[in-house]
Formats: sequence, C-alpha cells, structure tokens
Amino acid sequence: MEAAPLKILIADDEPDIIEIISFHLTKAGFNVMTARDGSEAIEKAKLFTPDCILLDIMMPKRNGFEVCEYLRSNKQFDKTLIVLLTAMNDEASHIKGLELGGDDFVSKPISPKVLLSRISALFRRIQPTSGESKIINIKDLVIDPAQYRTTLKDINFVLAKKEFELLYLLAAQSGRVFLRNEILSQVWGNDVIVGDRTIDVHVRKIRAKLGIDCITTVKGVGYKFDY
Amino acid sequence: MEAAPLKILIADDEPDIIEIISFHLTKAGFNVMTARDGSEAIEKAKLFTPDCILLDIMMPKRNGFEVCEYLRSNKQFDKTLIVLLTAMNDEASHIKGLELGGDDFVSKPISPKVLLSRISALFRRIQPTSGESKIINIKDLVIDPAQYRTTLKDINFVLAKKEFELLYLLAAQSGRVFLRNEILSQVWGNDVIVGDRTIDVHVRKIRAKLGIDCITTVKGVGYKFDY
DNA sequence: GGGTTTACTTAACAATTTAATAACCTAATG
DNA sequence: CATTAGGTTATTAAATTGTTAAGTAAACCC
Repeated sequence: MEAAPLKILIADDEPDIIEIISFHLTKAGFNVMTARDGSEAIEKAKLFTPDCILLDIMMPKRNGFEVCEYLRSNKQFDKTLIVLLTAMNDEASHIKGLELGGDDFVSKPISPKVLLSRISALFRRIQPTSGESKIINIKDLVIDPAQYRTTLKDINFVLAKKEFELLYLLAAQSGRVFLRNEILSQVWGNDVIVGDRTIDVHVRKIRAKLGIDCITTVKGVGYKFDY
Repeated sequence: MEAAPLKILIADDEPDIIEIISFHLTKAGFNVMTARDGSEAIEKAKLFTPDCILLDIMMPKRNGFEVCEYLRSNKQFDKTLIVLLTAMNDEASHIKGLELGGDDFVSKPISPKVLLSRISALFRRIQPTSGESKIINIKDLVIDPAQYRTTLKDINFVLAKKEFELLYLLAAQSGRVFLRNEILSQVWGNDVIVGDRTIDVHVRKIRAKLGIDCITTVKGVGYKFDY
C-alpha cells in the first residue's frame, strides 16, 4: 500500500530560490508546485490543496503574512502545514509568523537539507500513526513482531502465536479498549468461529507468562493494554 | 472547558538557562519541571510524562541526542514533543536532531519569546490530533470512551459499564436536561424494561465514585450534567 | 511413520462484578 | 403538612470473566 506523494507548494518571487528548493523537494519524493506571488499562492492553494506550503514573507501582491493569515482563516487549510521563509531574521517577524498560524519559520539563507528535514519532522508529527508492523517499546517491555519476540527487562518470554498476536494487537494501541468482536476478527479472522472463552484463556496465559498486569479487563466491554 | 496545564520538562546543565526559560514558560501558564543532565531528564520524563521536553544537546551523563533517541524508541513518549536546544549551529547537528525524532531544533542564544511561540505552534498543531475523538474534557474531568476511562485531576476512577455510559451520555451534552425516558432508551435501549429506580441508583453510584456533584437532579423532569 | 511435544480450543465450574428491584427514608413542592 | 419524586440501602439475580483440566489438531523429531 503506497500513499500518494505529499504535495508541497512553494511561493517565492525569486526564481533561484524556487528552483533550488523545488529540486531538492522533488528529489525527496514530494509533488512540488510553485507560485510567484501571494495571490498566485492562494489561487494554487485552493486549486491543489497542498499538504504543505512554503511562503516567502516578502512577495509581491500579498506578502507571506497576509497569505498565512488568509489560509488560516479558511477551514479548508486547517491541516495544511505552513512554513514561513524569510531573509528578515528579526525576532518580531519570527513571532508574528508563528502567531498568525505558521507551523515553522526558517530564515534565509536556507539550507535545502535543513529545510527538508524540518518539513519531514512536521509531516512526521501530524501523520496519523501508521499501522505498520513496528517494534513496540513500552517502558521495559519490547514486542518485536518481525521476530515474534517479547522481552521484559531484557528477559525473553516465549509466547505462542495467538498469544503474541493478541498481545501485539492490544499493545499497538495501548490504552484503547478492544471489544471482543474486534479481537476475534483481528486475531482469528472473520470466518473462524471460536468462543469467547478462548480469548480469556489466551489473556490469562499472557498475564501468567509475563507476570505483570498489563492487560486490563473492562467488564462487559473488552480488554485493553495498560502498562 | 478548561484543560489541565501542559507539562514541560527542561533539561539543561546551565542553571541560568533553566531559570530564564522556566520563568517564561511558567508565566505563560505551563507546568514546568527541570533536569540537570540526560539521565535525570529520562527519569523525570518517565515519572511525569510531560507533554513537551526541551533538551539541551550538550549535557553530562547523556547528551540530548541520546535522550531524544531513547525517548523516541519508547512508545510511552510517542506524543511527547521534543525540542532540541543547542549552541552548535551546524547543519549536521540540526539534521541529526530532527532525524532522531526531534520536533524542533532551536539554536542558542535562545530568545525566550521565540522559543515560547515555537512551542505554542507545535502544541497548536498536535492539539486536534490528540483531542479530536469523542473525549470529553470538562475542567479537570476527562471522559474517554475509547479507553472507557474516567479521570478526575489525573486520578483514574473505575466506572461500571452502565455507569460510564450514563455519565458519558449526560456529559456529552453538558447542561442539557435528559428526561428519564431518554436516558432509558439511550443507555438501556428501547426493548429493555427497567424501573425508574434503576436510574437513580446508577446516578448515585456515579456521584459516590467521583465524589463530586456533577449530576444535577431536575425534579419531575430528569437529570443534567453540570460541573 | 510412530511417538512426542506444543499450541489451540472447549467445556465446566468458580469467582467476581454488575444490574435491578424492593423497601424504606428524605427532601422538595405547593 | 400532605404528597410525591427522588435518594439510599440491602438483597437478590444475572451477566461476565477467571480458572482449570481435558480433548484435539498440528508440528516436530528421530
């Protein structure tokens, strides 16, 4: 499952800047579009709803502050990241830009690499937690789905397949209550028919093996991981 | 609807820096805690689970990079913002910090105002993510249906299923009066037949467990949530 | 392949938690 | 001050989960 590339709009009146940033962002896999002034930035933003907009502050027609303020007043761009770029490195502009709703403020001269890693950091933060198979690490408990390994305080615990899958499901969304139905369909699949007691028994075995109380029963509802 | 103050942990080995940042953040309404080295930072982070951690890179025991890496490997701190502070303004450190999972990177000399507005921008951005679902947050009372969790002043209260559902129903439309019929059909369903006394008993249990008077009786009409 | 081990499921029962009701008490209302 | 709705408590019933043991199927290993 591959996601569509993230769209980034660059608004700057200096062609050189656009070109160099554009080059680096494209190379990094973003879908890049450009604007040469504030008005064009707003037009293109409406047209393409980019995921992120880089706004130079000093632009013709409408400056970056104005564009930022406009976008922020529009619910359509709630989730759009705004990064302000500027040669003015004064504190007041910096604060003003953030207060108008900017997500980041980068002073020129801009290092493309730094800009890229800042944008990545912002995207990483707002990206909904992807459901990829990843190692779960909660306090001293490590659950590695690639190796089917569970360790607590560096001691390895051998969980059976179903036990492991159940634990992993719950721990992946720690705190959230899983209904028995959800557990059944996630761990056992929708066509397999097993009784409710089966879940209990597996929960019991996990609790017994790990020796810690990490799965909480929510009576009448389901189970949740809580540690 | 007032939320609990956001917790920020400042980790720096220079007392002057701690003091000045601490002063500004406290004044801005944050709940500030401090650490003098990397190990202390990790300890306090585990203890208090702050919403944001400011990490100086050059610290004794464990440097900011190490602390950042450690925190990011631990699911407990998934949602914790990490801001790296440093005197080193080189590009490599900057990128390294962000790649290790830092959310922002601020070079010294730090302007407290700029730092504050950057932190605010970060919080503003993640706020909708964390509080978007159906979590009810009234003053110091939090009711999270996904977790079947009720907390008052950060203390967890265990409500039974019906109690929770009743409380959630009322709190979801705080202030509005619910007729007994409405409550019955929403919480118990239309086909179940239970007496009026049953509602009373559940209301009583909620009031007793939470220890606060958050459900008001409207005699002859019904109940409303009022807190 | 025969024997052994391991994991999974189920059934039966125990333990616990939760829900509902009755009966009585209290407070509000007119 | 009588009436009535709601509060309280205790008791009982019901629902839900925990536990153990045993049966079955699959995997493993000479």
